[in-house]
Amino acid sequence: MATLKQIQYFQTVAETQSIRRAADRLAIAQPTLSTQLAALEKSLGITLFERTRRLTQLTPAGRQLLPAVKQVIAQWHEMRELAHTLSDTAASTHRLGVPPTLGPYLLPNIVPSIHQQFDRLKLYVREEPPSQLETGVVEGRYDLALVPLPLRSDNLTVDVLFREPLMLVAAREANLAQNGVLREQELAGMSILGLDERHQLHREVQRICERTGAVLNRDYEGTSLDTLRQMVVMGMGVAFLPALYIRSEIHRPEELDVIRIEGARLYREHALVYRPGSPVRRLYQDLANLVRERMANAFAEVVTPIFDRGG
Amino acid sequence: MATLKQIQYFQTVAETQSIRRAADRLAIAQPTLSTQLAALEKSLGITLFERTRRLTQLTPAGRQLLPAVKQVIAQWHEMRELAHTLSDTAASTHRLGVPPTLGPYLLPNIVPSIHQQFDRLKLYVREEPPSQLETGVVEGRYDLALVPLPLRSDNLTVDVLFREPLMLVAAREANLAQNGVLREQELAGMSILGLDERHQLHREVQRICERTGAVLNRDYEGTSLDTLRQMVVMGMGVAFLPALYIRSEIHRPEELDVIRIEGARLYREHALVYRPGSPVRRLYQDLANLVRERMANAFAEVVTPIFDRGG
DNA sequence: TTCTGTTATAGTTTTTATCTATATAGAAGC
DNA sequence: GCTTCTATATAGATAAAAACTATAACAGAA
Repeated sequence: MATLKQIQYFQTVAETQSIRRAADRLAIAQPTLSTQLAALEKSLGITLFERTRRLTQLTPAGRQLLPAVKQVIAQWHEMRELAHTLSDTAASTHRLGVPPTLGPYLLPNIVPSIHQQFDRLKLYVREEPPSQLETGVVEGRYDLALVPLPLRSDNLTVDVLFREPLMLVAAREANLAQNGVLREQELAGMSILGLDERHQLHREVQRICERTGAVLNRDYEGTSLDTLRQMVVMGMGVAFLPALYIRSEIHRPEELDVIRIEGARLYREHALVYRPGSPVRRLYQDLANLVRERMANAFAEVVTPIFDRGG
Repeated sequence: MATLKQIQYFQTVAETQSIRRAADRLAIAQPTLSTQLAALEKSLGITLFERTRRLTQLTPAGRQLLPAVKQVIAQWHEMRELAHTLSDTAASTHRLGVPPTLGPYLLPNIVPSIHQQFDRLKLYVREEPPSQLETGVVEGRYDLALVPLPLRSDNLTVDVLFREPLMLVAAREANLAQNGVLREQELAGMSILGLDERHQLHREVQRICERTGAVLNRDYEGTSLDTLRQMVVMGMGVAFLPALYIRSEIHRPEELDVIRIEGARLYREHALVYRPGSPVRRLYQDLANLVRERMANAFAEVVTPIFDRGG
């Protein structure tokens, strides 16, 4: 079938102009080389060499085939070199899925740390709703994903990363809380703005409302955290916004009050998920730890890293 | 060592996303494929696939290696295609050496016929003095050559092609011969212009002079047939020129007389030579026959093809 | 649980690549 | 003209590896 070995033999004989010397250079016996050359010639249907006593040189056809043979060998070497580079598992490009309500506000803070620790690792990042991220990982469209808990599927490895508080945000003029704190009971009856129902955050806020007696206003729903913030600024109501979003995007405190709700378990939890069978799960565990540490070091007052519950 | 087979297996598994289906498509047993994949992964130092019960899909590293693997296979197919084309021996480029006193005047007449009969054969033509052509063929710089007889080396196959008369050429004013014919005896004492001694024709003319009593003028020697002709036109003397040159280059009969010498064996013989071990010697014999036939058909009045004495 | 489908492992057979020894045949030297 | 040297080819044996069959292991679905 014309093997790689055979065409390497071909090249060496062409270079040395001698089966004897080529066999020496290849560290094989001369009859082996003769046999393999004959086999190659037969499988290609070409006489490649003109064998004389003094030397063995290319026929016209062999001479013209040589460049193509060199190409094959060159490509093969290139492939092996690439394989060598990739043999460091952290040297590949991994497809990471992130939800739109987290990715833009988290990744800028952690990607530099990742590149610092894994300098040859590359991330291919895409945003999608969490439910699609989950199926995306299961089906192999992603290698790993950041998703909010709880998960729907149970066949993914889950590395819980951190807990992110949801803060109540109100227009400054509403003057809801003097010291930036409200008690849970004071939420009852309050009209809350939320995202549209395709976002996971919609359901999280819905649950909070049910528990606290607040009313989720479904007349106007935001399509992104930014529009939701604008709605609050314009005095259309109050809203729950994730702490990382607030830290990242709310720079003018004169516009908005950020209020902590006392006593209420108002937060969402994020995890890194991947297929349990992934051969590089160790790398993903390392990445999860890196994120937790980064959160502990630089965002302790914003989020709570969770080191205990590994998936 | 990572064989071609293995990387083909790799590609097929990547495409089918299943070892089972890939084995079917490759018409091999599934365990064979599993084993070969494992061997490839080991030799590359990479885990290429993530095996789950439902499917077998690429790891990030495997995904990035795939294009390089496809390149290798593509190059290999290209090589095999080229080999298939070249398996017709007449589809290669053959290096043909010709002497400067024959090539330019013979080749334009025969190359079209060659391409007509062997439509995929290509010739790479170079001009050199006959002695260098001979060693060039022996040493493999040429595949075949046109050379004048006799040969120096005795380890080449010689296909004699044709006999080419040498004609005496004189300025019209010299008025040497009324009817274009002279007898051999009339050459005695005549001063003959020749080429410089690096040309084979120099020695041929020298021998003729010795036999006929003519005198080879060594004060002025031409460096090519064209300069020799010019010297004759300018009245510097007479010269022997090959019949094919005359037919090809002498268009103005008012300038020069072309004179046949009666009774003298004034000719040179040309042969096609190649190494006896050449695997395509049959093709070269066919080429020799083609030249003889072409000479017989279209140049019978100029040269005499020689069919009998094959090398 | 049981069944089904997929991959991995074990053991065997077949194939093929390689080796050693020797034949063959030009080229060089006596 | 014979011998010697050197290069390649052939024969036969051995070792390596690629293939097969049978079966185990294991997850997901029924």
